[in-house]
Amino acid sequence: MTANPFPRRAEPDVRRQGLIAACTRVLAREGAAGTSVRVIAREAGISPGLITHYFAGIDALISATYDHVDQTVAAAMAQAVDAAGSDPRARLDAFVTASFAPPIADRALLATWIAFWSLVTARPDIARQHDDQYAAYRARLTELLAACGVRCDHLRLAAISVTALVDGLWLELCLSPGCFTGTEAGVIARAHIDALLTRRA
Amino acid sequence: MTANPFPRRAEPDVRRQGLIAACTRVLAREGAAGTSVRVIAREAGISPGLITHYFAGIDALISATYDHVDQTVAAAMAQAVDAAGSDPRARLDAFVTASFAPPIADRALLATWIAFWSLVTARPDIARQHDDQYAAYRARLTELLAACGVRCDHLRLAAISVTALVDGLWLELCLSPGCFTGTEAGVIARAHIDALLTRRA
DNA sequence: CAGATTGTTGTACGATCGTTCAACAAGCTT
DNA sequence: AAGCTTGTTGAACGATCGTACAACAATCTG
Repeated sequence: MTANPFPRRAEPDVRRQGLIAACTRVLAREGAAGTSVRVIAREAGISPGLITHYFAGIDALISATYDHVDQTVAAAMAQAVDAAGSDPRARLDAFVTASFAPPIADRALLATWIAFWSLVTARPDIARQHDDQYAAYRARLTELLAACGVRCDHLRLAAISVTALVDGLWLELCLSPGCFTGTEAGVIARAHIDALLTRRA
Repeated sequence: MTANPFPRRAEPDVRRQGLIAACTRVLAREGAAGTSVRVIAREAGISPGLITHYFAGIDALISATYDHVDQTVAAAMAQAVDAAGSDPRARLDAFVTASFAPPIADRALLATWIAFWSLVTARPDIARQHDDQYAAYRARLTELLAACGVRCDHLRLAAISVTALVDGLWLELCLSPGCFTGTEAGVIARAHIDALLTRRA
């Protein structure tokens, strides 16, 4: 009855997703330095050789993991924005507030990001992947800001500004969780947006 | 004439500084992943075994490098602040503006920071070092903000806010230099401080 | 029930990792 | 000048890295 012609031991996509999930867990638990083929394979409950079979190499797996995490984040943000209704300001607030709560504010996510940043310096292709993903992030934020009535000629710097503030807060929140709370981060970000919007009016 | 009783091949402090400088250069050029004992030793023009002689291990060298870079940054910032004169607002502006110009906004610095962040997850002692250095950074910023008249009960969140914004801008400026300029980052940061100060008055 | 096909295993390989240590060399003391 | 102290070397070690590949097992075809 199944349409798949080769449903052997495990569906290829299921394996790939399983490997990505295992890679994410290892990245979170061991950090970028402790993430190796053997550790990931043990975490996924498979043989080390199978990783090379499904991915071109360990770098390709980490790249795919980054891509998957990025998509997960984007989806969670989009859902938070949609759940906020139709009021532009409420949607913008939901976007930044979601950044400081699970599953976004999470050490596992930070570990994945750091593992990637550490590759940006040496590998141009990964630098490009970072540029693309960040541009997409800013584009989504730009839409939300435009809907709130930010003037066109202020839009670019406004998006850069909010992105930087949210990122800085998110980074510190993950690195030093005891310093301030996610709620306080939300208060700071919304106050910054208040100032942005009133300056325009 | 020299007071040092054992000025053999090279002064111990000179060697240590040389190793730290070599480690900084390798970190910037190769990234955290490509930084090894042998590469650092070749960069410093010495034998691999000497590193273990001067530092407890490669981790201790990286830790010392982080510490040195942090002190260099703090010194550069302090100099920029002092050069701004005695006006509190001018001193605060100088602090944030210096963050987006050489030698602060530099890929080498970013690589060092990332190398350290990647160790925070797995090693509690390095997590503590990060917490301490960030607390010191916020303390210096808190002083500057207090001198500008920020109310006591707003001081903590104000410092966290400015720190996060400056860090976020600095991070993106180093990771994707083509996205916006250091001058634009300065404009954004000073506008944010404007909003902070006028809200208080 | 063969035979073909393919997911999966586990070992083996070469490279590189951080660290150790016996031997050497350079400077100080006597 | 001889002897001692100590910075420095470079080879060697065991561990671990990413990858390749022959053998095995499980499924599908006919």
